[in-house]
Amino acid sequence: MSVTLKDVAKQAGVSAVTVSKVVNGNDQHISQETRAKIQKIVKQMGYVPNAVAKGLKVKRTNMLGFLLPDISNSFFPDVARGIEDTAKRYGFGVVMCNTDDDAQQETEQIRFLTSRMVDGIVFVRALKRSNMDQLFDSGLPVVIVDREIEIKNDGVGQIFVDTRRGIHESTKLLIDRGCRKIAFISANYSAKYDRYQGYCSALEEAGIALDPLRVYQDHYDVKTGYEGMQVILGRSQIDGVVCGNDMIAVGVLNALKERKIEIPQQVKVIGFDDIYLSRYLSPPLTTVYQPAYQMGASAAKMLIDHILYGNPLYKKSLDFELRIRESV
Amino acid sequence: MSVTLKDVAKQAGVSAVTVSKVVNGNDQHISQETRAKIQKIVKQMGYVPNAVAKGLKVKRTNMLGFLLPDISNSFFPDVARGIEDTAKRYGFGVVMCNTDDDAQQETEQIRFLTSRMVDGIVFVRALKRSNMDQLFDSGLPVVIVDREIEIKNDGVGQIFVDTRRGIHESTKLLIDRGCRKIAFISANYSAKYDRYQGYCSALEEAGIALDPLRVYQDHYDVKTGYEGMQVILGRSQIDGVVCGNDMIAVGVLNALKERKIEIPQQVKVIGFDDIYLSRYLSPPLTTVYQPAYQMGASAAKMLIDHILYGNPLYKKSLDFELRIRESV
DNA sequence: GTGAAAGCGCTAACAA
DNA sequence: TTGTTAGCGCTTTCAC
Repeated sequence: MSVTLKDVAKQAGVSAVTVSKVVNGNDQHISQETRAKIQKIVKQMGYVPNAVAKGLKVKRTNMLGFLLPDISNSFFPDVARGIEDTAKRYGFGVVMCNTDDDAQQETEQIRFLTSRMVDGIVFVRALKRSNMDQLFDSGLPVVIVDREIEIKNDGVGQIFVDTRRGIHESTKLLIDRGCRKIAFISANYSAKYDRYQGYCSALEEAGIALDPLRVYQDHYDVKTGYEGMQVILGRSQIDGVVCGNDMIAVGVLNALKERKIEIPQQVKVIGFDDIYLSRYLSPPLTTVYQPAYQMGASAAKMLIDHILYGNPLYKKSLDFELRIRESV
Repeated sequence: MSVTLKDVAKQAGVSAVTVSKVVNGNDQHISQETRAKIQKIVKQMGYVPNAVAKGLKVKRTNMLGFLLPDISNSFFPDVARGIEDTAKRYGFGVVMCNTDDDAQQETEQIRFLTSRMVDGIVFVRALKRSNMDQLFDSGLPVVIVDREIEIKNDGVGQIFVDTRRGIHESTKLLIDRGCRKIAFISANYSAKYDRYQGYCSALEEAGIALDPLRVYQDHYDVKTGYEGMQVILGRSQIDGVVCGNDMIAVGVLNALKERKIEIPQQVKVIGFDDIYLSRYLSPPLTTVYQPAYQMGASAAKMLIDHILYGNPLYKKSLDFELRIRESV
């Protein structure tokens, strides 16, 4: 078994409390002599404080939960790094919980994290509406990332990108480049200010009529892009495609290439996220960058500032950025 | 504050011990009546056992550490999912720790995980040799994944793919397709049975002389592929490229396209890993599939079987698989 | 069948 | 400046 506070105390001929104080830097009232002796013995014995015991005692485990749909979706690993890097700077750890966009798994994972006494949760909600009030009302600090939600409970933080505006911009770019018959392929995720709204508003602004035959919504994956493109090409003419994320754009690119449709000459394509590989596709994908790492980092920072110093949680919008490459 | 065992006990008019027994299913000697009453109250009060307290008491936290270089590297998210899915099936959680291939961070993270009393660690070692004996000798169960290591300590499990043989096969494929001037681009990672060995042995087997001018080793990333290809093209003629992973292959593809070299007509390219996007590159990348998810799942399973039932740790090799697409 | 006692490793509050 | 007491929420042993 590993070395405990008591072991150190005994070895040093002092009480456990004194050792605790020294180890935690509440040194002010400890004699230089005692402190030095304890520090020496701590090092000698290789004492590492037991964070579990400490957590139980002080009711703070220095652990964050990261609740997300699926870490293998290319957007989230960067978010995860943002969270972990920030957390570790404050001595916090991160336990990762995938939900597969499933409400029930979400509930179970929340229960799991609660039983683990995590001090807060960074939360990317599942696509389908789930029972989040249970979480929000529990008093456990939560910061929502990425997928915007309207929340009554304002004891919940939020870090997001204005995707509606982002898609408005991406649609507008296609329009500016001469597209008039613009398709929209995205996930089927209904929120008030969703990507779809941005697409509509940009068309409207340009006086282009919305054609439902050019709209396809399913999931944020390659399959949706590929199949959506097939479907739309089968029933409508197009000269541009606005994609809800880059995975969808990959599917679109492939469907177009399969039909020998030239990009961007015949059809222009724009994605969303700017995942790492987007710049290496052919043609390199024009897209809207979302600061994934930064989102994770900001969320973790907000959460920890709240946990440690009681700073209030808040809502913050991060900037997106048009990344123009050769697909438009 | 949340509901505790005591609260339930008081409400039920029994002792905490009895509640504990019921909650944990050590029911055998509890009357049907008491059991039913307790179960009802548990539900009623929404009691969730405190896993931290339990962990401290029984010295098992039901937590695994996942120590890896960088979750944003496209190979690892799948491994992570494999670990998490398996872990959760056994009621275990996963705390993710990135090391950035840095020995010092590795050491710190191990310390962190130890202080958290994780029951075991799934470990992808840093590229540079680090001080792992500290970890292996600590008695904490460890299963190494992906990057093979020669270990004296045999209290350490290992799940790996025979990358040497994998690269031998991939090199051989190029040879079979008529390549004779084959470049090799990979990370600069020296282990006895490394990818480089596989490249050499395949050449040798075919009676092709090894030309150091066609070898470039740096990192497992796009940049290495891109720059490596430039360098090699600047000093040698080639008709094929064997890549250490798919990220490198992406860089290679781009460097070749930039020079208007046709793939696969003039130069054939083969990758390693089969990351999700490889099939969507142009041309779709031929590569060697590594069962990332399976590796994570097997590692977690081995670890948990060891923790829970004392099953010994072992070494296991998983099969790779040639995935032939259009880049050869 | 059930519960009392003890203690996991730690720290807050208070006492000396 | 240091130590004693008590207890975080739980389970193990053993007595009843």
